[in-house]
Parts: sequence; structure tokens; C-alpha cells
Amino acid sequence: MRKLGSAEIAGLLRQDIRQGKLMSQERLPAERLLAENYAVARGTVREALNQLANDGLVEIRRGSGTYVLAIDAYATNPVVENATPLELIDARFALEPHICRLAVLNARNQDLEKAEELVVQMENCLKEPARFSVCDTAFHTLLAETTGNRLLIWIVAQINGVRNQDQWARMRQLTLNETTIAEYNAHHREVFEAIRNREPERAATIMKQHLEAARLSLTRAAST
Amino acid sequence: MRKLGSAEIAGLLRQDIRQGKLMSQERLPAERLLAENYAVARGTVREALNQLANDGLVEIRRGSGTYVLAIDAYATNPVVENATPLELIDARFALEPHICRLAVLNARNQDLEKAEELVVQMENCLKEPARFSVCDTAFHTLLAETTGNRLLIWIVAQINGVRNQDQWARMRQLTLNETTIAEYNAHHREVFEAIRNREPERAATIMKQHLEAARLSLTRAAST
DNA sequence: AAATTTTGGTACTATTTTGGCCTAAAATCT
DNA sequence: AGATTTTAGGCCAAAATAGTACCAAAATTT
Repeated sequence: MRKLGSAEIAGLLRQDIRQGKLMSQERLPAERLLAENYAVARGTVREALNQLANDGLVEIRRGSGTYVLAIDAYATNPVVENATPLELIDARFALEPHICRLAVLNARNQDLEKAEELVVQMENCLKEPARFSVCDTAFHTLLAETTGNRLLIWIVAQINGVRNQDQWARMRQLTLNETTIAEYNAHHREVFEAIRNREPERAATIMKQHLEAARLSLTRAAST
Repeated sequence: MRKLGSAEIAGLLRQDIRQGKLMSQERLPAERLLAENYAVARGTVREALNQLANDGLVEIRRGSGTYVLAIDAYATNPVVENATPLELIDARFALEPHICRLAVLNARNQDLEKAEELVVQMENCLKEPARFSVCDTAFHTLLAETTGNRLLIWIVAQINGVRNQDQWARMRQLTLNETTIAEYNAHHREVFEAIRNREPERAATIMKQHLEAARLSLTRAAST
């Protein structure tokens, strides 16, 4: 790990504040403690805190401590970052079936080639959940791109940003075993075939079933 | 792999910056480190960094480091702002039917009251396209809020942001006459009734018809 | 109410890190 | 063959950091 500077420290603290690990009004650890935690000199921590105070994220009170304020300044899109896996599945449930329809209407041969390549790659990932997950994201992104609708592409990109969060990663580890990967692969294959055969409604229907399965394994995992 | 030149290094860094891998304000690795990472001499890295600094992508501070600066042009969402009315309708086509389903499942009495109030307001706007449009946006936003899904609420909010753009305003003026407002009102009324009667599929179907009608009048207007 | 502890504020020096600059040999391109 | 770029190394100056000590305000304990 590279040595940390004041900019990095400030970034880490910003992140903690954004993610709500440090809640509003909460007092964060004393400068000397933070310095020890990050294995850094106190001056460096002070520099970082002054940056945060300058941005209005934090209030420094001499003799008392440093306090988090204004979550609202960052309320622009913490929602996206903090979405729960279930909210995310519902959003995909809304979007992806229709994305399939539009993909059918707009798919060019080169899109189909890319899609098939990804499907094949995923079928070779039965025992590699991490790699499967990457391809899975790429597959759903490709579908969005195939629609040619920049707005949809952007929305899907935002949603994919959420999938890299902690909670999602944990859930994925719980749900992605060899059986479910095989199941998902069958869905992906069917979606691909439906798109290649230009059957919009079938593609949409299968995507719905796919997401229904994903939601099921998610709720099952959540209840254990 | 061929050896890299300063131009290639500059290209790679440009890409990382545009993709957000190197965020704004972030300090990128020291020249000596970059040189090691890319297996290249320090002078080459320096040349690349000078190119980026020349393009205003990066700020080099002697003794401190090299910092990414204001890439807001890329980081923000020009996509959303520049979406065409047709892209927007397609996105709503993807989202809103399912939002209707979720709204049916989650609607509380107070949501229904607000919805009915908006429907009534719209029915009194036959000759006031501007006011109708405001209520229309509020109605669709309310449906999203009723789902309780923060991610969907956020997405709809982003989409609504687009509707205030010039192009959209022009289109709206072209399409919103007394006849179409009356037609849309009938749709809204039906959607509301379906939600009150807890009929998710009917609500979704009517919303689809509503959006289909909107797309039709849009394409008609565009072809004149 | 007073003493003690904890907290941020400040000053100072030594060390490390970082970019700025130069040169000469080697590699690459034209 | 000539021109340009890249390499490899050393040295300099600016900035950041480390480390230490002490001060003052607030909080806590006695």
C-alpha cells in the first residue's frame, strides 16, 4: 500500500461521511487517534481536516473535537450509492425487460457477436463467481448499449455503479453458487436467442423470469 | 507489447481521467512511480504529464504532486441533459409501467388522496398546457415516490430534470392541445382507478397505452 | 469550585517525497 | 545517415510529512 498523504486522508474521511459511516453531528476521533489509525503524523491529519472544514463538511471546535455536519451537501446522489439490493433488483425489473425489447429492435450483427461472446464466457465461469459477475454486468450493459438510447445507457451505468458496493458484494457471495450461475446462464442464453431471432416480447418475458429468479435467491439469502 | 511513448502514456492517463478512475482533485502517483508502473523512464512520464497539463486536464505542483482538476464537463451528466424527447419517452416506457405495479403494491391512503387531487387538478387544466404540464410531472413523480424505492425515485427525478429543457418545451407546445390534454387526463384517471382498486397489471397496461399515445403525438409533431 | 484530562492550535526542525532540470548514451523513427 | 525520442542517472529546490514540544480552550472528574 502506498503511503498516505493529506489528500488521501481527506478522501477517505469524505467517503465515510458520504456513506453514512460517520453520521451527522457525530464527533469523529481525535486528531492524535486518527493520526495513529492511518499511521500518519498529526499534522497530516490536521491538513486533511482543514480541507474538509473548508468544504463545509465538518466543523472543528477547539478543545472539543471535530464534528460532521451537512449531509445535504452530498445529497446529490448518495441515494444511488446507498440503494439496497432489493431496491436495485426492483429498478432492474422496471428497466431491463423493456431494454430487451428495444435491443431486439436495434441489434446489429456486431452487437449480437459481442453478446454471444459474453454468454459463452459466462458459461465458462461456473466456478468463478467473481469473473461471472463481471461478465454479467458487461452483458446487461451491452443490452443497454444496444438500444442506442443514451439516457437508458446512462441509467444502467448508474445502477451498475451500485453493484460494486459492499452490501451488494456480500449478497453476491451468498447467492452465487455453481447451481445459480448455471441457472442464470440458461436465462442469458435464452435472452440472447430471443434477441437474435427478433422476438421482443419473448426476450422481455425471459428477462423478467431471470430477474424474478435473482430476486428469489436474494430474499432467500437475506432470510438466512 | 511494444514499448510505450509519451503520447501513449498521455492517452492512457486521459482515459483514466475521463472514465473517472482518477477523480477530480485526486493526486495521481508520483512521476517516479508512474515511470515504474508503465515500465518507462521518468522523462517520458514527465513529457506525458506536461501534455496533459497543457490541455488543462491536470495541474502539476512542484514538490507536491500532480492533481486532476475540474473534469466537471465529463463527470456531470451531459447525457441526461442532452437526451432527445424520443430517448426520454423510451426511458419512461421502460420505467413507468413497472413503477405503476410497484405503486399499486405500496400505495397508502394518503398517496391515493394526493394522486386524486392531482388528477382533478389536471382535469381543470384543459386550456392551460403549462399548468397541466407541471401537474403531469408531479403525478408521475408521485407514482415513483409511492413505490418507496429510493433508486427509482432518484431516476425519475433525473429524468424529470430533462423535461425542462428547450427542446422538450418546444415539443410540448406543439403537442399539447385541448384534445390531447383531455386524452391524457382520461389515461391518468384510469391509472389512478387501477391503483386504487389494486390492479397492478391493469395500471401497467394503461400506463403503456398512455406513453404510446404520447410517443405518437411526439412523432406526429416531429414529422411536421 | 478546583484540578485533571482531553481536545484542537501553533511553532519549530529534520527528514522524506516530489517535481524541475540537466546530460550523455541508447533506441527508434524518418 | 540524420533527426527525434527515450533512457538512465544525478543533483537541486519546493513542498509535504514526521516528530516533538508547548499553549489554550473545552470537557470531565474530583
